[in-house]
Amino acid sequence: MNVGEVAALAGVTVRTLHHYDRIGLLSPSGRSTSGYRQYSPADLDRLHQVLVYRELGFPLEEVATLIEASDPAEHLRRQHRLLRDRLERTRAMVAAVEKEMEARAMGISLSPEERFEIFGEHDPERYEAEVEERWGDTEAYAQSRRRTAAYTKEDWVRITAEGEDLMQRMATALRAGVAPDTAPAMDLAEEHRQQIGRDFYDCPPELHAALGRMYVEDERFTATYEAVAPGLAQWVSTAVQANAARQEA
Amino acid sequence: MNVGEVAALAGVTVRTLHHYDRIGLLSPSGRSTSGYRQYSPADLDRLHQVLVYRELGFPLEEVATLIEASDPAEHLRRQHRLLRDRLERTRAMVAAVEKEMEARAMGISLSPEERFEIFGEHDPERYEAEVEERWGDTEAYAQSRRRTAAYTKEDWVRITAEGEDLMQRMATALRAGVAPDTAPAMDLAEEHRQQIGRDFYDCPPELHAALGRMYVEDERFTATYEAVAPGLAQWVSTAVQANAARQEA
DNA sequence: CTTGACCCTGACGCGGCGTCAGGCTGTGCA
DNA sequence: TGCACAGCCTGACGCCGCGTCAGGGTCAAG
Repeated sequence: MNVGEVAALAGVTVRTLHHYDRIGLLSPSGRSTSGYRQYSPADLDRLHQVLVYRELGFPLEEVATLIEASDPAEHLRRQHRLLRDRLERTRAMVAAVEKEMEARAMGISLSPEERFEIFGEHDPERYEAEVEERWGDTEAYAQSRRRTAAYTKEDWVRITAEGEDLMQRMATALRAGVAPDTAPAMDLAEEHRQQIGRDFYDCPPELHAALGRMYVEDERFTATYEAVAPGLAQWVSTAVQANAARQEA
Repeated sequence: MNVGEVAALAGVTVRTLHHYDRIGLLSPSGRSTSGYRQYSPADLDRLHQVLVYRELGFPLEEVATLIEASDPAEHLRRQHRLLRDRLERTRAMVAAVEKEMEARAMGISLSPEERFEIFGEHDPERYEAEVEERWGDTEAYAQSRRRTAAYTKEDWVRITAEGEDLMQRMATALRAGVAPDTAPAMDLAEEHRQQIGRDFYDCPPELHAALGRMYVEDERFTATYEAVAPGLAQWVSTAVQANAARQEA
């Protein structure tokens, strides 16, 4: 097939196909003697993948690695997951608009916080892409999404308060000179693990240890802990890993 | 509020707010003596509108005219409509992926046309914006709203009874093996078109054809028809489009 | 009075194409 | 057989919506 036909079929412009060729995202498998691009069925398959991932907000470069790195079944699973995430998010936005309509009908008006709730802390366009990269396929992630979807505002207040409280007690222990690989520190870590299990997802020691490592590797987490007390990220990380080792034994 | 606070609340970057100020999309209503941007609650309202329309794929320039040109109630209605369109589109994509999964599981593979169906002829990113342009403030929609607003309970009883009756006759035709692109089927379709014209809004063949397409694309409509008789949605859709072609000739 | 977080205004860059320009190719029909 | 006209090619420039420095003021806490 020639570019024009492919473009018409897929609902993109010729220029787009040129672009994908140029950047090596999708190069037609052949050329006619006169230099016309010739697309094979396999090329169409690939184009289809590209378009799905593109619509989901992935930058083209990343689309390339995604496509290169996994088999068809994996694509379908991933796309399914991402699409359902988007579905949920859109549902939430619809609900938000309906809530506001109702509020207006009753003459009350929502606070800015309530209105931005749906946007808060997410980059909406790149949202799916970023989450996907970090957490991908884990069951824990799916579970967390399922559970948190049902949480009310009060649930969130309670949960964040509990988290805050535990973090403060950890900071106190750190300042008191408690070593992170001793029993009291490990107890706090264990409490942390159980909190996660209650509020978000099943968190066996092994997973918890991985989380602990992340606390020092991912600067966003590091920043959160360091903001409470200097050295806390490292302290918590060590305590969590020590506790995981203890639990497994 | 200062930029940083607004940015954090709304989940955007400070740079974005600078940008919106520069292009006049959202200029803070005041400045401190030292030149700091000061955002008022009204500014937050506006920002919220901007973000919703942006997420729906409108270019910023158009967002400005949209916001300028309509009152809050209208925004809510429009956003609601656009979001539900997106919801449906996402549902369709989920369904498409599921269809492909099933096909794979059964060892068959879909044709390129089937796979691109969902993309066909739409620029996915700008989809909502496009729909809005096409259908959004159409006369048909406005007319329907005006007319139905005046209907009494008895009007509704009559109208739904008429609709029911026609649907049943269509189902009968379907079960009798009448092909949807033959004259009897087209006559029923034409009756349908005239019913719409009487009860809701002027419905020239072209618009009716678009409606027909929707009967198979929009699962809410599909479900309504399929509940009466399996295959009816597709049958009606085809009949309506065939009739439209006949009328135009 | 300093320090560190926060704010300002340029200015440049980038991703993902849209949109010419200038020229070759392929084909229906006169 | 020639030509008109659609379709393809390769540059090259432009635009939108910001991200990301750079260079420099501001404000609150200690």
